Amino acid sequence: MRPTIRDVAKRLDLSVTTVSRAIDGYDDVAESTRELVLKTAQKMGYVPNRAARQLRRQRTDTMGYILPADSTGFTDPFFSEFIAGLSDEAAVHRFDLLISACPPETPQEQELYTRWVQGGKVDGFVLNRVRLSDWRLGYLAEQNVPHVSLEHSLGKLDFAGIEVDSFNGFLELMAHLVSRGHRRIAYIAGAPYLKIDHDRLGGYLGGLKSAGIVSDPDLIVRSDMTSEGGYGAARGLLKLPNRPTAIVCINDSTAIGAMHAANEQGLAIGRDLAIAGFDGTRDAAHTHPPLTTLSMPLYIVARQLADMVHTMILGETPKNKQIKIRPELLIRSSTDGTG
Amino acid sequence: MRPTIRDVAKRLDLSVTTVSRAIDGYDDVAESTRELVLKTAQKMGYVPNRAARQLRRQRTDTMGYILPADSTGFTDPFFSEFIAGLSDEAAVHRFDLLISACPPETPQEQELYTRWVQGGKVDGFVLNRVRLSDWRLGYLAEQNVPHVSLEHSLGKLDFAGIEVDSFNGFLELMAHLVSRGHRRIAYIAGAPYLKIDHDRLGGYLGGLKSAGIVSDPDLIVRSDMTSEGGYGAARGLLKLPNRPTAIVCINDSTAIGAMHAANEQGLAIGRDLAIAGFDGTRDAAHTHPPLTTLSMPLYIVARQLADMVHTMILGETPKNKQIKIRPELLIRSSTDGTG
DNA sequence: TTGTAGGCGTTATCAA
DNA sequence: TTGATAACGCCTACAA
Repeated sequence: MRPTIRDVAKRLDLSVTTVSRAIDGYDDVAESTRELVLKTAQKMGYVPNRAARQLRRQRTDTMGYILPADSTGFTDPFFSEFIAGLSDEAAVHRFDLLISACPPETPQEQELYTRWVQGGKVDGFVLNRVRLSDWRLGYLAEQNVPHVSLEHSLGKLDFAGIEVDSFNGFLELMAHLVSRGHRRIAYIAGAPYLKIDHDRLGGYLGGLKSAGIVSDPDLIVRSDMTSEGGYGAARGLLKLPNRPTAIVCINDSTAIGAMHAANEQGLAIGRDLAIAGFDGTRDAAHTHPPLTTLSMPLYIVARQLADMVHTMILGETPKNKQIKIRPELLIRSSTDGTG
Repeated sequence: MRPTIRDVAKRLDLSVTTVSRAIDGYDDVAESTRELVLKTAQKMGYVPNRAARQLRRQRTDTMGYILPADSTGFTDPFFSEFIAGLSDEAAVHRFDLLISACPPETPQEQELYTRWVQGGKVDGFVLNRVRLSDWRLGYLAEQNVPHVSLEHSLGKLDFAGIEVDSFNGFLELMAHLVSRGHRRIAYIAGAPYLKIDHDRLGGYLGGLKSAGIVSDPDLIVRSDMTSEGGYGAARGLLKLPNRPTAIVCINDSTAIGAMHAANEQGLAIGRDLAIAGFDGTRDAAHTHPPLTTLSMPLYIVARQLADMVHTMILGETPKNKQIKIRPELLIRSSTDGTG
């Protein structure tokens, strides 16, 4: 049996109180006592039992993140980089990160959140892929559970989190394509209920409008934000009698799938067909040719989010509750004719 | 405050015992009572508090996996697919998966394992990237913590887990390359303390020997199993005055990096230079050209591991404690001249 | 500066 | 079939 605080106390002929306070760093413990306690605890291999501490403190020192996709989503570099950031920042605060994956807008999703919240599994949540109307935001607010999100629902004014200015980013990307002479530009979208889809589609349409191009419904297709989805969607687009000369994608994974489809058709990406993504994942730099994308510092964003939720868990208010960042347009050869 | 079991009991004028037993599915509760309890609990939004349950049961219903890499390792598809499998199988048993990342063979790694074990954060562990001599295996065994591993240390006979026959896999791959006329075959290895490195290097050398080729130390380089590492290592190899005509890599990520380097040099992969990997990650099928690799069913392997450790956590013995699988050689165009 | 004691929410033992 | 009660290991008023 692992040693408990009692064992340590008994060994030193001290009370459990003193041991507890010595370990937690209270200053009403004699320095000599503290040293002794710490050394003995170390020697005995004592580590406070988490369950007991949680029960007593009503805190778990754990933050939760539920990946809004089925488990294959783990392979998407977007989520990987996001999780890496969360994990690192959690570790800084000696928090653990509890992770699961669950398809969005399903009963299982509700059950999972409920179980973690009601069962006190985590102290707070980080969310992303926020929906235009997102029950999670309402539920967590109502349950008084600290949470931050990447993106936020429409009309929700008091959210805490980070928002990426997808709309203006896409506007800039569209201007770039138009300036390269493209008129038939397709868009591979995601699920229509997603906030980012709404914004990016808006930017796409806005970009067409600014250029005086009438949008063609055939050139807007929906997919699932995976590379497989992007592959399928692009195949469809490239079969069109009057195929697009450029494809903008809701994210990098979709774009990578689209590149695959274009390669397959023998099209020279960047010359015969321009392709662009969004996110600036590491993979996007290693494609062949490198992918033009709207880059955001995903890893850092994730760290910031984890830091924010940690602050909120401690009952404090983060300095900046709402951060808006502008993605950076990285023009690479996938849209830049030299091929 | 969330309702406790007491609230439910009070509401129904029952004892907490009965409520507890009704919910846990004991059969010494009247069917009518159980139904009533279940319905009321549901209505009140009662979910058992995990910390209390853990404290009492001395179990967390959580399995742990510490990714043996710094957090950027999250982006490696190997780990992603592995985590996906663990996560799914854990969910089947209503277990949670606690994840962190930590560079191998560091003090932090020891601290992290210790914290999770001693603090009772998890009931068991899944390990991979096992070292030839691995303190984790010794520590967990000594602490009596259920654990399973992908690969196992040299000479450890009583391990539970799955082992991939890297040695024979590589032998087969080498025979394939030799049959295609390759004589100068390079190997990009990983860290020498890894079990898989030991086995795959063995297979590589064995393959050379069978073909009567004297191994050239210049053609064996070490890297870190990432695509960046593979890229750098391959650049080195391709600068050699007498460069290799084939490169086998310890894993797919390394191979993908190597492909990048070859592309950069304008080499036609599959014709001018053969490249092969190991793992059979999904990405390996989507490279350009598709990558020859030794494939193992990583997702399924991960699920099996999670299932095994779950069984062990329940105090039972898995049917097959030690499973050995043979990777399948998938010959694709990266080693198959047609280009 | 240190010690005593009660309780966090469950489950398990034992008795009714 | 149900109920009273004692832990699980820790933290924290409050007392000394």
